[in-house]
Amino acid sequence: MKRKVTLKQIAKELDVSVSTVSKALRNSKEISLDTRTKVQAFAKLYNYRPNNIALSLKNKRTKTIGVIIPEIVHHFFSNVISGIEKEANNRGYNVIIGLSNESFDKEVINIEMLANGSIDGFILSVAKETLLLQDYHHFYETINQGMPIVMFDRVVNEIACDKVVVDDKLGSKKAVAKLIESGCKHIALITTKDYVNVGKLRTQGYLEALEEHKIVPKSSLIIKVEENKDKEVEIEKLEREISTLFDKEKSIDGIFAVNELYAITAMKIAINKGYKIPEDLSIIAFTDGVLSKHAIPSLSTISQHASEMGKKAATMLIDKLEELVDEEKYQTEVINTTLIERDTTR
Amino acid sequence: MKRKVTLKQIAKELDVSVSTVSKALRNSKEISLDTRTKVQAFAKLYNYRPNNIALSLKNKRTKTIGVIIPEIVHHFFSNVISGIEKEANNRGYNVIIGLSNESFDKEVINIEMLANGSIDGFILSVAKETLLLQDYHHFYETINQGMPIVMFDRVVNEIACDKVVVDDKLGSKKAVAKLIESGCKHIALITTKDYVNVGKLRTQGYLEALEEHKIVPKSSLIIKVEENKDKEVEIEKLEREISTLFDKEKSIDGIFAVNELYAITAMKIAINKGYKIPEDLSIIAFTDGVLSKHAIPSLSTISQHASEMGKKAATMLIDKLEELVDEEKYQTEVINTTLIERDTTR
DNA sequence: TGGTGTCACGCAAACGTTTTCGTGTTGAAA
DNA sequence: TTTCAACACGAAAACGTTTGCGTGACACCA
Repeated sequence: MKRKVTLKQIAKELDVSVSTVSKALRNSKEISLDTRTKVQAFAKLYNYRPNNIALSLKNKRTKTIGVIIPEIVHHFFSNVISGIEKEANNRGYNVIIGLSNESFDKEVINIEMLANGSIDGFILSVAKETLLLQDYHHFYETINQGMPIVMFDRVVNEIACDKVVVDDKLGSKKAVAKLIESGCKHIALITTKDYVNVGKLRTQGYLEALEEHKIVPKSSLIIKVEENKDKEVEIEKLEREISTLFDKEKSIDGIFAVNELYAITAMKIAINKGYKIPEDLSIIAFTDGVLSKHAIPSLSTISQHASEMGKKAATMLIDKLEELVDEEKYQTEVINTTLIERDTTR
Repeated sequence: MKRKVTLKQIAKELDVSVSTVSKALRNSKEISLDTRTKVQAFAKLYNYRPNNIALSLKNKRTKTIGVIIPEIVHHFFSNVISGIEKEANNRGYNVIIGLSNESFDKEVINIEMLANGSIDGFILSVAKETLLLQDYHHFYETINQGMPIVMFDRVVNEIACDKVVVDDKLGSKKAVAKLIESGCKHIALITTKDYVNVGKLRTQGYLEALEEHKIVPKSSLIIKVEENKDKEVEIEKLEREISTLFDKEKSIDGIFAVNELYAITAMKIAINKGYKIPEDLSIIAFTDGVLSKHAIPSLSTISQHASEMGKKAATMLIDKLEELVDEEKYQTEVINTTLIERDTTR
């Protein structure tokens, strides 16, 4: 098995110096045309490729960006990655992935592993546990060491770095407004506890939409789900809550859920209870994914344009890395949302 | 903004040599306890971390594995990644991702980008276009350069490397047998054209199961879907085909589809046409994902244990990298499948 | 012949490590 | 006083590149 061929080997074989080979390959006119063609032919024959690691060491840049996300088995995040990857590859960068699994420790470990020279900058979405703990030392450290960070979706406002976020409040408002305008009077909200930032913002959007349409919110129409590591038990608990909600509040004619899964869960129960959708009950979910698209009936959603978010984040990071943009100036890009009307709305 | 601190800087600051610092940090007893503690304290204070790139160059290994998959916005692949990542991280490896988007060219480019020193080995699933073109030079080249490859799911048999595959035929057989045993007599198959290897194998499983139960296959019950870059048009076309299938073949009482999406599509049409599921019609899909789990009714599936596949692939690769296993010996690991019975089967 | 230029190439440093092999300074034994 | 070991440290090479600079050879001109 032949190993990778290096400049040194070519040099030895052709009885010239390493520098000559290097220059010849880069077509420097310092080297005679003769030697150049000879070296190039040899290099081609042996399929020479410069060693990236050596280049990285020399250039002090790896042309690699690190992405840390809470989970990858998730339509939103994998779409973001897809967007990042596309933009990065176009601009000659690689993407290296770390998963935090929503754990603070894993987030720290991942960042430390990558920050030591493996990558040029980070794109990340903060783990829930980190948000809960509010311990951001690892972010500060990396930034202090001169490594740029772009946060997306789940960001920490107090940290000075570029950010790409969704306008959660406005998106929710759009959804609820749509429900109201299509005739819903009693709209339930299925959201998360307030410490999850996006949950909070989406709840606000819901409330504002009601207010603007002069509808008085009723707390009995709001379910705040306690998140659980084990999705199964989380959903089971939610099912019970929704079921009792339907039983108690007969007048419900609209549901806005902060994610697909909650919406699908609600829909399943509603169908079981004999609701006709969308005639008796309209449903809209935040976050557009496969689930919504292929549900029966297919679910109307607020799309967050995940891939676009990824692309934007990559653009911002690479612009900063290539100094196309002021190093000290941080931007927050807001990606707008779109209402996708499918079969659960009128 | 302070940059990363290096051995050289510490050495200068403490007025010792670089080698002393290096040894002190590794607690070599060649260095006096005095200097050791001094250096270590200083290093800690300045948060010294050895530069990975320099280490990689020196050690000729990056402790990074490259993963190339056709797409990431896909439950199966993201699950595999998740499995890979878990195992890799446990063993101190990073994971770097490349997406081929099913394109031969992108696959080649990605492999070339990563093969030049950035990673120690590959885990990959071959792009459809590559399988169609049957051009495998990039795989041969990387292997020739001494870089191990583990292929998973979509493998090329003729290439000598480790492989992790699903027993597609057996899995399908299980599914179809289940349908037959629960009383189905006229089972339709929705599969892909034969050049997609997994489609072919799953079709074989279907046929074998019928044969073993003395049922004569009818070609009119088989739909072979032509894949299309644009999933929308692929599915639309499929919908028409399924619709006419139902119209022509009134006796259908079971459906086996080679993936979730085909199954869901069929179910949607069946429900529209008034079939009761599972009473009138049972459905099983190959590939277990969110779609099946949360469909209404939830879909019975054959699970491929994607995460386990990823884990296994990572184990095999790292074992080879760390020479825990004979370099020249290639294995093919078969991950078995499980029938997950949900609400579309009796 | 001496001076000047150009050509074609090699040397060496640099990136940040680790590690082998010295080497100067002790202190003690002979 | 000599010899030797132990000790504590430094120099340098190596990993694979790129690049500024030095230099020998040759040609040309005066």
